[in-house]
Amino acid sequence: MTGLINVEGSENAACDRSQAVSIRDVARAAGVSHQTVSRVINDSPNVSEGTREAVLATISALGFRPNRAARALAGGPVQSVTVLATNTSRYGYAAAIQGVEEATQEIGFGMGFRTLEGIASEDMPAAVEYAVEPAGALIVIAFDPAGALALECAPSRIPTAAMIQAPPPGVVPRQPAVWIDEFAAAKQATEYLLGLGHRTVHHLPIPSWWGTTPRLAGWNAALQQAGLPVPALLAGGWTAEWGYEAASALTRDRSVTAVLCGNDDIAIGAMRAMHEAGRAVPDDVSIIGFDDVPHARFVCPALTTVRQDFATLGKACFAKLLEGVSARGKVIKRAPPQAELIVRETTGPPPHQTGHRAAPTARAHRSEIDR
Amino acid sequence: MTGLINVEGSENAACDRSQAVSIRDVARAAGVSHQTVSRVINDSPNVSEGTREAVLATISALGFRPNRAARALAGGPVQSVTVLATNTSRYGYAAAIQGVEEATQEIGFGMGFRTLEGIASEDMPAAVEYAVEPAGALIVIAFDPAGALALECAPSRIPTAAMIQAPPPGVVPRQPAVWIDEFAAAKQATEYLLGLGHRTVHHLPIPSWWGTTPRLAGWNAALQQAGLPVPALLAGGWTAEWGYEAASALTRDRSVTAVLCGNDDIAIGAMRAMHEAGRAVPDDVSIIGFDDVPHARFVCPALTTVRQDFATLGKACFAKLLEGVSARGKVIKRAPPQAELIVRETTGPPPHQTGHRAAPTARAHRSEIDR
DNA sequence: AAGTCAATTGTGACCGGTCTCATAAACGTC
DNA sequence: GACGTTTATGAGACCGGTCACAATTGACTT
Repeated sequence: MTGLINVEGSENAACDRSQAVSIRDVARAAGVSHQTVSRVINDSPNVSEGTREAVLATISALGFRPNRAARALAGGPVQSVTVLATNTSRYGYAAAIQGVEEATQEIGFGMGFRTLEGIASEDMPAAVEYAVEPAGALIVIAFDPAGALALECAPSRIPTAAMIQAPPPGVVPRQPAVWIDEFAAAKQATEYLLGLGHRTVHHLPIPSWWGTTPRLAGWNAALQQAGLPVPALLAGGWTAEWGYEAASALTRDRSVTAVLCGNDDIAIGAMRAMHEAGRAVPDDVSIIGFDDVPHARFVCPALTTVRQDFATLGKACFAKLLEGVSARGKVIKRAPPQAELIVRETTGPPPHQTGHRAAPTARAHRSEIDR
Repeated sequence: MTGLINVEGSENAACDRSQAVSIRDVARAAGVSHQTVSRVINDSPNVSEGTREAVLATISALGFRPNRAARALAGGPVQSVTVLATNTSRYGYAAAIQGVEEATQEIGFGMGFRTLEGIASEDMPAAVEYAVEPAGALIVIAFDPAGALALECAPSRIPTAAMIQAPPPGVVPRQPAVWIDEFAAAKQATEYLLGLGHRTVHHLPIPSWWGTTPRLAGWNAALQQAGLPVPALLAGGWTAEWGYEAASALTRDRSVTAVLCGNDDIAIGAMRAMHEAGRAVPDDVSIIGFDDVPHARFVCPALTTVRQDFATLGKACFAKLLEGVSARGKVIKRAPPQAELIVRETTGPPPHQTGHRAAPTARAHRSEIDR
């Protein structure tokens, strides 16, 4: 089928790579020394008002832009961040990256990006080292084991901040880090299901490397607090495919009437598995996801889930990074966001139960009337 | 609720920013001149085998890593790419970014990233200029108007390549570019629906700025070839929300029995709209998406869609960029991927039609028996 | 044996910023 | 009015690579 060929694009133009205007050009035009120009662009206090204005005028007249490479080389202030993550296309990662990007853009930082996929543990230190620009800073998205390892490998030379899964109480991360406290939200989601009358709640976790995740811990806590036994767990995964397979194993067990999923992809896979097994959602089994991906409210039935604001988390992480760095200019502090239960259509009372129990105990959750 | 506070991370360590080993350190240790070391790391042909090996040995013994900033400053070969895109979290973009990243990693390029969101048209040239590192190259994801504008603004000084929507026949893009030829796939998808017996096929497009998109054109061509009138079009959107709203307008029209959507998010929104309007998919109306996002096969009913391999497209784009750049080392050529119809569960014959027409004419499509 | 040429290696300037330190001017203070 | 102190400015080295060019070496001509 020859309809599928691509015409070549035009050839690359000359790409003359001509020189932009430098600090010395500005100095000459303004009648000052190059050092004075340097002082102006770095907001050094010891420049007279008149000189500063003159230089600033010349800078904008000539369209001068400081050369980031030269600045890094000369030992100037940190001007760029490299983001390390295992994956670009998973929603939480992508949104977090975008948050960091927006934050860097606001204060004129450069942003680099590097993927962790396929790097052997023993190569990780070198890979991390090599990923970050000289005199640059580092942000690690450490939601998963590979990210956590990369974070471990970050040399103390490099200013580093990370987005992590919430550490167990008492554990203080070695690096500056931010996280969304999902424990309370996971607990709340579990209690919500229990409040609907479910005898127990199963969990399909995302992978963990501390033996637990806040989502898992919140679920666990709610169950224990209700005096219920904690169902066995699988190893954890990220994808809809994994969720599908994990849930398929659960479909045969009629005592499974409520499943809290580690993320929305897993939830969608689980819904599929239930559907194929002839178990209706939410009539036979309730499902709750995690993240609130943009399409969560459009799937049928619309997914009840725990909303997380990863973009804001990314911004908070960048702000945290800046705290430990001698960056020029003001640091915008930003608190990490909180997780929030959004009730939609995949949750309801368990089957074979005509006499309704009391209304759900959880109260803070948000019901979706919007749209 | 005080359960939701985040403990501060530990303070940033000293971050001594100590000096790594330089080219002159290596030279001294190996008993050669710094220039010879430079030749070795750049694979210059005029170095004797013995010297090269000695230097290489010293390099790995000392753990030397060339300083990217210094190299860029000194006018060395292009070593880094900046990717410009409107969005990180939309699937096609995220996957394309990941493809570029993997390709850059393979040959040791740095990769930067910049978002286009919220940049006014008049600021675009400056923003593009500022985004790319000095002596760096540029990749623009120009699937949408903002991206296309950014591509227009790329100065010819900067080596540039782009991922674009396929240009209309005869139009040759001004910059080196790659694209997935979706025309044939869109036409095939439309013909497939027609072959199932639908009287016409409606289309919910993604935004276009050339007045058309290949997806739209393929749909158009199939309709015209079948001698059918072409239904009116809406302006186009990207999100499930837009798809939901656009499709809601269609639900009242009983002649709408098949909808080709510009992407999977739109399709999911459209499915929701149909569901709420009481129109069953695929019994009352058939729906086809575009992209094959990872969860497409897990939604209920599983989405028939046109698969696109954006990661490979990203790699192809990087390869294309390298063609026009004096990069050291070999260029891995890579052909842009093709689009492919994946038939799942959202398509079927139109309602009120007992006597089946002949089997679908489209033959190349792939039916999903996998899993 | 002297001359030519290519292959290999070394020398020093340079990229565009920053740093350190020296100098000049303005400002009290006694 | 001489002196110390602060403030404003300039001169030059330097970061770690590259580039252009010169110098050395050895093989090959003639």
